[in-house]
Amino acid sequence: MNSSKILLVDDDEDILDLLEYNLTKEGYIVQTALNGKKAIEVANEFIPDLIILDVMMPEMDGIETCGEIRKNKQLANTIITFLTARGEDYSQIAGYEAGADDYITKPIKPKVLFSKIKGLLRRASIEAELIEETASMKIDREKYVVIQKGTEISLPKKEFELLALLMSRPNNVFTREKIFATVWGDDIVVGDRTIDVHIRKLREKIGDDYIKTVKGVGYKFVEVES
Amino acid sequence: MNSSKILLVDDDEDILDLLEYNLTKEGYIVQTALNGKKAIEVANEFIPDLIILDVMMPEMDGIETCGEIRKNKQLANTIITFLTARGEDYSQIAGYEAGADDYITKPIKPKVLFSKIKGLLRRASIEAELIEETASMKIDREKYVVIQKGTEISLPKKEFELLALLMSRPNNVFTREKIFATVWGDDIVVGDRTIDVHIRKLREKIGDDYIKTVKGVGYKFVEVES
DNA sequence: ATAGTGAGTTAACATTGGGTTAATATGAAA
DNA sequence: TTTCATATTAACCCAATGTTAACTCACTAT
Repeated sequence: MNSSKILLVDDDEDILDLLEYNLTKEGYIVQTALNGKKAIEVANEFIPDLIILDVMMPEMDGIETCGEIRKNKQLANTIITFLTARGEDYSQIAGYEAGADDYITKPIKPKVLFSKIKGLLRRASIEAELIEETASMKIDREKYVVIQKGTEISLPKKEFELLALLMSRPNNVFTREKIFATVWGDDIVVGDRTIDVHIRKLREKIGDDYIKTVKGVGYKFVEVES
Repeated sequence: MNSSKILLVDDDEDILDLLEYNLTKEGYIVQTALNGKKAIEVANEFIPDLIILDVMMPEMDGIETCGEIRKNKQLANTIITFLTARGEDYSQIAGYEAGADDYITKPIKPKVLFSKIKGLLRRASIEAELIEETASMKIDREKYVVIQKGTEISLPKKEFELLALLMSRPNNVFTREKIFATVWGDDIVVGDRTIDVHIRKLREKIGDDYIKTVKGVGYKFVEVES
């Protein structure tokens, strides 16, 4: 049952129809939007797994739309790919910056598109895999301890969850918002410094080098070699 | 060698392929089935240690299939876990009733799946022979006493069961929910402090050091050395 | 029956340490 | 420099847990 949800965004209705028809036939749940504004609305409601976004659109272009979409936390795991005319290579750079995962060049060859979509969706589900073990550190949920180079370190709940989150994707930066959302929960509100203090305590216990601050963005876990 | 046998059942061939590939790579012996009927046939022949069963399938759904499978005595020790789309929470209840041991939500995160599988299989083999003895403590179900460094300590039922549970997996944290569920039973409801009081009495009798509290999480049994 | 006994539970209050905040320092970027 | 984000420290708060004693209930001995 591969009922992944796909949102198509393009100002050319013919292309929308063509793609919608073919993708629906393939078993996907498809919604469409004719412009960036509409796309954002639909995306927030539909929560698609994949968004195919034309770069060249009047009013709000794909890049900008992409940026807007990325602001919605619910869409954090959504894959965004750009549709771009062959040759417009600049879009790659700008697109990746805006948070795109891939791009597809026009003219569209359905076969290529389908395999690309399939690949993207699969990769997404694999990439979502949680890592709870790196070379020198391992988290053990059953025992509720962290094992660092053989020695067990027991951590209080929040510190434990925080470390687990950061470790889940080494080298990935987690924004403060993301951290709050997963460790504390979307609803409850705590001061801004709270997170720093927990980072502090963690660093105290596991060593400063493991958690790196990315100013203005967030924190990341890095494997320290030695 | 962890050559446990796993049967995968899902009507989506892509998922089957993905999982089969990965699980085989992990060293498991894998068989697959595309529908419930086929699953039952294969299960009776293959006698897997673990069956992963999609809830949503045409014709015979996962719940029904599970029920059928449970009828085969040879498969009494087989663990069955359901695959369910996130949000279909009802499946938990219905699933457990049908004899499922666990459930996994889609989208599937391979790492999570693997650790879950590992955990389930290990637990299954552990549960077959529960640890009821550590270096300095041994529980004797016949006499209903605990022998601590040679001296017998007799405990009332609840305290005994509580200690037995904690000892069954030294260093493992047991949540209050888990403790209630196994020592008291899922249905009956008792106040929150009850458990503390029993812990207290236990500590009084066997010494404070054996039971450690992990605030916000639960309790664990630790072997004290000296 | 009556009283005694002990397990299990609850109620009331005490304590603790995890979590938070406030206040201040530091340091990087503009 | 000035500014803004993060670091650091210590003090504070409170929910989770600890503790004690009383209460209920089943069972037993008198």
